[in-house]
Amino acid sequence: MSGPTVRDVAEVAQVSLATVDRVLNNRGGVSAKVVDRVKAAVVQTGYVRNLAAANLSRRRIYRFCFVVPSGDTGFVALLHAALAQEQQRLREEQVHVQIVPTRAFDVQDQVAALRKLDCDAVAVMASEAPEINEEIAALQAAGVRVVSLVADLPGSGRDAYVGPDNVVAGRTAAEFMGRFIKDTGNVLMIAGSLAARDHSERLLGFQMVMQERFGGCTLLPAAQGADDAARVEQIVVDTARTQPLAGIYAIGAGNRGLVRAVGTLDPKPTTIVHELTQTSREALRTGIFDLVIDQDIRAGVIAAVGVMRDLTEATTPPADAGRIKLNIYSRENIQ
Amino acid sequence: MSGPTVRDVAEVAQVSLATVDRVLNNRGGVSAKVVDRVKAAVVQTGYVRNLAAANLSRRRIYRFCFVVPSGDTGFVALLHAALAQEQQRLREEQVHVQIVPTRAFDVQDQVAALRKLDCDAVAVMASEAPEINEEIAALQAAGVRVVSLVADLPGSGRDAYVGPDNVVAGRTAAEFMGRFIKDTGNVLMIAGSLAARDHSERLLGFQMVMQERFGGCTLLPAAQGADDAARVEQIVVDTARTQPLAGIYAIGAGNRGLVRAVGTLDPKPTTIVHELTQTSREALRTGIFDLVIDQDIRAGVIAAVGVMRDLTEATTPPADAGRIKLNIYSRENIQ
DNA sequence: AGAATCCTGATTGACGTACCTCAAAAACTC
DNA sequence: GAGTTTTTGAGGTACGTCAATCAGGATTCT
Repeated sequence: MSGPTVRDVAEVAQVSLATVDRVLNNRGGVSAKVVDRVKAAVVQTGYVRNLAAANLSRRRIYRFCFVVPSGDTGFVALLHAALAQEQQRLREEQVHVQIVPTRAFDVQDQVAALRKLDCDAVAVMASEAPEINEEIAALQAAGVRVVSLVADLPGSGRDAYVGPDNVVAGRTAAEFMGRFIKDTGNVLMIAGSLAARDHSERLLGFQMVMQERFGGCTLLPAAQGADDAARVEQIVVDTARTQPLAGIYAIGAGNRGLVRAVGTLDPKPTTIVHELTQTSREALRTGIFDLVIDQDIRAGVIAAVGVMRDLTEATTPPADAGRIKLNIYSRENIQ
Repeated sequence: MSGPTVRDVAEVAQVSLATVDRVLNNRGGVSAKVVDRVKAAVVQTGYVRNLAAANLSRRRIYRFCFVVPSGDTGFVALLHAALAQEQQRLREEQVHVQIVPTRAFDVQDQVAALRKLDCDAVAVMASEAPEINEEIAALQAAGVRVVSLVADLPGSGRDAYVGPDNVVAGRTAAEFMGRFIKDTGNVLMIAGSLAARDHSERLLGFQMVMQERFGGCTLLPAAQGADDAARVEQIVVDTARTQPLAGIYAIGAGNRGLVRAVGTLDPKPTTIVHELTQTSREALRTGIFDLVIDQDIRAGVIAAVGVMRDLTEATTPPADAGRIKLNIYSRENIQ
């Protein structure tokens, strides 16, 4: 009725159940000859592991931490929501997720958070700073696997990065910006902080494509809005006073301020932002924003957990496991 | 560890395991009072049956069929590939997937395929036809749950639809078409067959938005290319001979022909197509296509299996379970 | 030769649910 | 109150895998 089991494999391979188990879960301690015989028997019988039974039986509990900036609006709020939601589901797969909120841009706070951890692996979303890199190295030395989330920390020697390709994100923004504004006019770029790797990479990608393919536009010097709505609003208002704006590319958070500022401008500049939040969704609908480039947070969390599990099991995760897709939203396909 | 078990329910309800079992699987022979107490305990403890363990115990194997058009290029080829790949993985979860290829546009062949089925649930990708609707009704009468895939069959009374919102797909295409061509010029729309629900819905959505918001464009009468490269090529060449083309919206398959035809036109019309295949990916890269609206096939297959499982278990699947996201690809974010 | 190491077999107890039996208790009937 | 029926309890086995232990045999080293 149901397919072949380990018993069938054992019988065909002429070995005991214990040996089949050792081979299947490569626990070692089996001679090469017998390993081959068992593997041949697996092929011959067409055995496939029964995942339900495996999970039922497995009693290993994974302890993972997510160290991410706190915040009750925008992207980080969605991230916390997604984490809380997955937490539920993951319980049933023996994965215990602890969420450690930190203060954004506060390196000392983030270092302190990392130091207190007690878990098998950790996913970190943080800006680049030598202190953080050191702390990550210390964690790894203590046997904790480290994954950078959303923003990469290439200098830290983290085991993996889970998030979108932010250079591609910036390039994509430029592609649509150039087409929408017909390759002419001033374009304002507003990042949160250039110390945040995701922001600097997006900026890089955006500038590359604008220069390569949309030479008719003028790129204004990149502004830094600290992911703060008031600051972002001020930047837009101040810039628009001195020169007409054809386009605005908002690389980080603070979109509420952007909505306020853009709403007052006439003609309205083409506005492209990141992350589909309540604010940006609404602004898309009303026509204040023209495009939103989003990363699927839920997919990111799930991917991060998967990669962390692979890393703690010492099985190398598939090469593209950490790559999160970019979703492009216009007013017609908001979900 | 993981959630509450039947044991917890029994304890809270002050009854034995056997009684909880009788209530949960309504085997009868339990007084109304006790039934209520057990049900209350289920709610109170938040008990959810562990499907894996249940299936393990009852040795249940799901048998699902996918009835989809055959084809060795384009979307259907990717669909078959995705199915074959998932087949492997699903075996581990005791889900046996059988793939039944049919001849596209051949209603009799599709009816014959449906009639031969022996399984718990079936996912069908087909055009609208009364014969097919009848066959689906017959399947349902025989206890087989039916899901429409990619293209809906609303007249058939299918249990669920799994696929993108194709009206939204068309609307999104129009949004970008209107912006890219600066709201002026002739736009050619090429469907495969208007009997295919996905095509007619996309066309509808596209026309709606073009008329509402991009009145400067002229929509040429919709052509039907039968998803055939040669036919599509011919349509484009013929149309372009008599009038200049600002944009082309290809709703169905046959993109190889589109590439050939568009490549010869000068100025090149803005071209928006569906489904990220080898052909469209390459055309995006070389600049022949400007935008590809894609549905994630893998996600679709996974969603279909999930919905089919829910249906066979007689648990209503979540409302949005069958909705597949649309992905928008430009030359900068092809993956 | 004896000791240490390595390989393998045999066995056992979870995991959460389904399904079955047997008997005791409780609720009815007349 | 004796007999009948209905309801409930207690207990077991099975599903397929994981994980662990213990013991015996083979191999290698000294």
